[in-house]
Amino acid sequence: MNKNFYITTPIYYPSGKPHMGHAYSSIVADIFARFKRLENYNVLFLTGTDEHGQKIQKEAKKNNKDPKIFCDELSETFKSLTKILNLSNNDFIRTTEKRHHKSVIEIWNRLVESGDIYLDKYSGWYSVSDEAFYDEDEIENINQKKVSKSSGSTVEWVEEESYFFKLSSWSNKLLEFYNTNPNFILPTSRKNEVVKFVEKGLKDLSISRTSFKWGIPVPKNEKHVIYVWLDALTNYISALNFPDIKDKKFKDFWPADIHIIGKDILRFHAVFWPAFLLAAKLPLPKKVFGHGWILSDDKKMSKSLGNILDPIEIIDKYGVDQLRYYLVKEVSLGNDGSISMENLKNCINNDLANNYGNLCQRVFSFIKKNCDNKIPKSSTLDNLDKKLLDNLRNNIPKLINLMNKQDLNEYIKMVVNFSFEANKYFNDSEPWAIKKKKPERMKTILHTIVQQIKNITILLSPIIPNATDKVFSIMNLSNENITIDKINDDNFINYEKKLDNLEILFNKIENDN
RNA sequence: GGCGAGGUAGCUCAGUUGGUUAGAGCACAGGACUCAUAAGCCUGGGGUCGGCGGUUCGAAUCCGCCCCUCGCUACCA
Repeated sequence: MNKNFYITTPIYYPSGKPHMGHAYSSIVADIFARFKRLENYNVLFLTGTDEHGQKIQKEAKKNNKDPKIFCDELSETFKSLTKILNLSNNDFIRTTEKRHHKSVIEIWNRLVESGDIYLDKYSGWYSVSDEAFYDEDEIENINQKKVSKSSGSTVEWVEEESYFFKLSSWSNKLLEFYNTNPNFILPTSRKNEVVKFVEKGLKDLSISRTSFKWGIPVPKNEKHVIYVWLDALTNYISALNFPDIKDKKFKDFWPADIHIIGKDILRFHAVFWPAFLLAAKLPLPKKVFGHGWILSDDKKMSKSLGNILDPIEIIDKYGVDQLRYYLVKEVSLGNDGSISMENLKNCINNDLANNYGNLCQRVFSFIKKNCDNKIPKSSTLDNLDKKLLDNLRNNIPKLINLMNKQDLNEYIKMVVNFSFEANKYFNDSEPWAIKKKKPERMKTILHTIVQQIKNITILLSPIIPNATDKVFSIMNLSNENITIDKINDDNFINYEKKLDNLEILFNKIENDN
């Protein structure tokens, strides 16, 4: 059985500062990556930045900087985001790196060789101010001038020499692939959109530009640079040392198990990318998951609405686990989801502080006061105890399955429910009432609840790694050894050493801000 | 316009092939307890399941029409 797992985020275009959408893609991917590690997989988790293009070139010029140096700075802010979000990525790729350059050139050459690239003219109505091309039906005549219907800016007819990729010839192959790989595009609703789009027939794709220089030059025709998608998407194999397909990395990790992306770039990943790969005679990734957008109070975040929620500000104020947990608990993966400070506060207080955090607190402090601060070992579990533990253990296959089909919300729901159950168990068992009369029973209860805390903590570790690391460390467990298997292992607990100092895991958010 | 998804408690949503008094979390109200971050536990109120009509012994669930919301409809990423 193949125990390698390759997961990616999009590479981010660093023309602006990181926003909630970047954070969300990255957090989701990180959770799946961490869960796969719990399952003992050898995981490669890649993220990075997409640094070429006209926008960057212009910005660099405006700032009077060499584009590469300019990109070094921009990329750094995204690299620092991986730390801020506590991502477990093992690589960070930049499209301005040599390894990527090599890889893109090889892809280009392969497409030339297969006859999928030809030179022609790209023409259309172009608006300089919008930096966009418009279709005939998107423009209108006003005062004998052609203007864009949407922006009102004037457009002019431009023709530019460009290389094209014969995307049109791959429609059937793509449809066949979608058909034989029904889980390639998820969620299914998005798959239907893509299939309908491809069924309408595909146009060839312009894959080079002569209007700017900041990019990878086309081999043997350096007037052109290779344009965005062919450049950007290739990052996923550049990081595996493509074109060296005999390299261990490439052999171990290609095809990718899953590309996590936002719905706005689904087409590029579900249509262009597989077409490029088919033409280049490379295997296609196994899955592309297009998640929804994060809305703020039901609206798209925008400067003019003044409703931007900045991930870094939220993390500074409330903490990274808090943001991670909230995003994946409240937003249904695959659908757009609305977030608000009010809900964030409720979510942190209820689930993290009162439920899981306080569960750890009440149990560990009870042990400190009544058991010389050592976790009691007991083998005389009664039915109530076994029921608590078994309910979680029996659900492990289901939980694994949920994660493997990216049903993150259902997974969290189940895990939180275990935490509810554990609180109820502790309440109902009332160890404080029997500590004098039945000390053995009290020990059994504590033994049981600590097992359960350990198990819940393992399951939560992909989502809130900072907090769960603290819990493991209070229990004198090294978080490097944590795997799903340990859920079934009572002896994984350290019964000898005294519990380390416990601290509040999640502070409650007060109303007054 | 075309194709697609959806309208279920104040909010976010679950509701399997139609079957008894429609569920969960949050929010709200009351109760007993005290190990704990005034946390946890128990109980409760609240819904004409978008509207109208039909099929059926029986429909949130199937069919028809209507109203509303949202997504996709290619080269900024």
